Amino acid sequence: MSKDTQPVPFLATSKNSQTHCSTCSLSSLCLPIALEKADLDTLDSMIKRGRPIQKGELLFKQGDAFNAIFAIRTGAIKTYTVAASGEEQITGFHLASELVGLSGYSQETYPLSAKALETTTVCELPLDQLEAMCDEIPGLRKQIMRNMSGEIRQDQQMMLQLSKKSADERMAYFLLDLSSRFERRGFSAKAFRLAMSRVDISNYLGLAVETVSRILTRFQKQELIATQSKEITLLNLPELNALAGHPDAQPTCQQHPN
Amino acid sequence: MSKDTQPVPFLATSKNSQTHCSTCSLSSLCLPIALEKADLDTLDSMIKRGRPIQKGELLFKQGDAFNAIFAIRTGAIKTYTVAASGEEQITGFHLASELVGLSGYSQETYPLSAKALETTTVCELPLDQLEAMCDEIPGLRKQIMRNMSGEIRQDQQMMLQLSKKSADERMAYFLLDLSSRFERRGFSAKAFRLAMSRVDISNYLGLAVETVSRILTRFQKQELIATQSKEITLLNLPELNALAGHPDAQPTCQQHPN
DNA sequence: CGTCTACTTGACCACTATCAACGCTGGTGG
DNA sequence: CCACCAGCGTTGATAGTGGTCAAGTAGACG
Repeated sequence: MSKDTQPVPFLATSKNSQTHCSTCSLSSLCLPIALEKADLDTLDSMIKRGRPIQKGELLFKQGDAFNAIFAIRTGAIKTYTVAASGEEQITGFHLASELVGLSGYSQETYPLSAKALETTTVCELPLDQLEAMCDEIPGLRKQIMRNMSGEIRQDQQMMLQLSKKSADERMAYFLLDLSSRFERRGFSAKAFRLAMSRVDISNYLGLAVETVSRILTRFQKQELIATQSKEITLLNLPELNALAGHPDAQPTCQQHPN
Repeated sequence: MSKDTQPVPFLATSKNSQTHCSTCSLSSLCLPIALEKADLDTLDSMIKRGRPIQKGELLFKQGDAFNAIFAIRTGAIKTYTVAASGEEQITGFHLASELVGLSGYSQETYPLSAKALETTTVCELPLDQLEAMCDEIPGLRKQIMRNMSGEIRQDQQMMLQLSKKSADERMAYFLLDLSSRFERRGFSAKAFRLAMSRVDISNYLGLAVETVSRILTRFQKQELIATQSKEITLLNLPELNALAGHPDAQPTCQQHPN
């Protein structure tokens, strides 16, 4: 309780010189539109950059008044819905440069909660100011709509995964999805750290924790991956792609020759 | 083949006097915003109302150039994505007054296909004109964004269903979802016709056809529903709600007393 | 050093997919 | 008029994937 209210140093903002959109290395990812310098400054002035959010803290809660969307600067966020029965369903993991909260647009309140998986810094875009700005910058609203429809596409991809794929396929898909997202941000596609717990992964993929654990160990035995707690290395991308059902990536033989 | 190209009478448009937004009984559902009479006329003039789409015909196909969104006037549509592996996943069933094609916004092409489940009439909203009109009518774009974010919410609900619920629960959820949507349109919430086949239902719910069939017959034995091929009647809404995980609707005892 | 949580591993079994056969219905052609 | 067929739906038998339960291990932290 008290640790929520204790003052927190502006860690990221002080260490990080990217406190302006114009200098932010993520700007090409978060809202990749060609903005005039003046527009960029307007956008910039509107953004609230609060203190970092600690692991486990909520960015917003299902039912909260919808009054801002967020762009993640550093860290990672999970979003999840809570059913009437109390079950939680993680609907997505969000990495740096991604927008969170767009689904709030349909109503006055957020239809899901967002929780930090690790210490996270965000750019808060207050809704009223964003609205006003959208009226001035023609491309901006369209860009936001693109983001929304991109999220629809992604969710529908996930529906396919959940309803048609085996546990192995889902796992491979999950790892490769993360991989490509890290790569897009300039990180290694083959080695990264899982910000989320096994429980989170299992929840997201619609599996039991035990199943996730078993699959990861089996993948290791098959030399598809290597893990050391949360650090993960993808050793055999073609095979993983084949598992995930990507026929374009040439699957090597089931038994790779030595 | 040839039946696709043969001339089709303008069935619905000729029989149906609602050829204008201002007289359309669905207008309050499809884009429920307060529009000036003049704006309504502008919107109206932009809409292309083509010939009815026959059962099995495509409204648009995954990969087609994204150049319009559609509002369903009469009939029903299923939308589905095709994975690289060829598997199809039905992502939604769309009834009269609902918008289809919004997920195209994120790119130049539709990320899914839309097929008529029965003879269907639609209002086509060409994208370029819609865009132009959005710049003039402030509320319109917001309304479309609401629709999009509503679809996100819906898809995320579906993710929860697919990953956390048993076959019975999914079935109950599906029936109740349809029920409430019919009710919203002024039809009976208790008796309606399933426009989709059992195969479609099973695909949508991530189940085998046999499972769907078995559950429906069991629901009948339990006197939860009555079916006659595609006609369906919900006999015990409280119990169905309980099954679907709606704790608010009082579940009667598991065995209802005689 | 003890406690807590996260993760792993094993044994068992339930849910639901799969395979197979059959019934029903509507359309087609003899 | 009836035989035939195709598509859709139902029902039964069987088996497999992945969930559940239970116990144990490993890290993190006070």
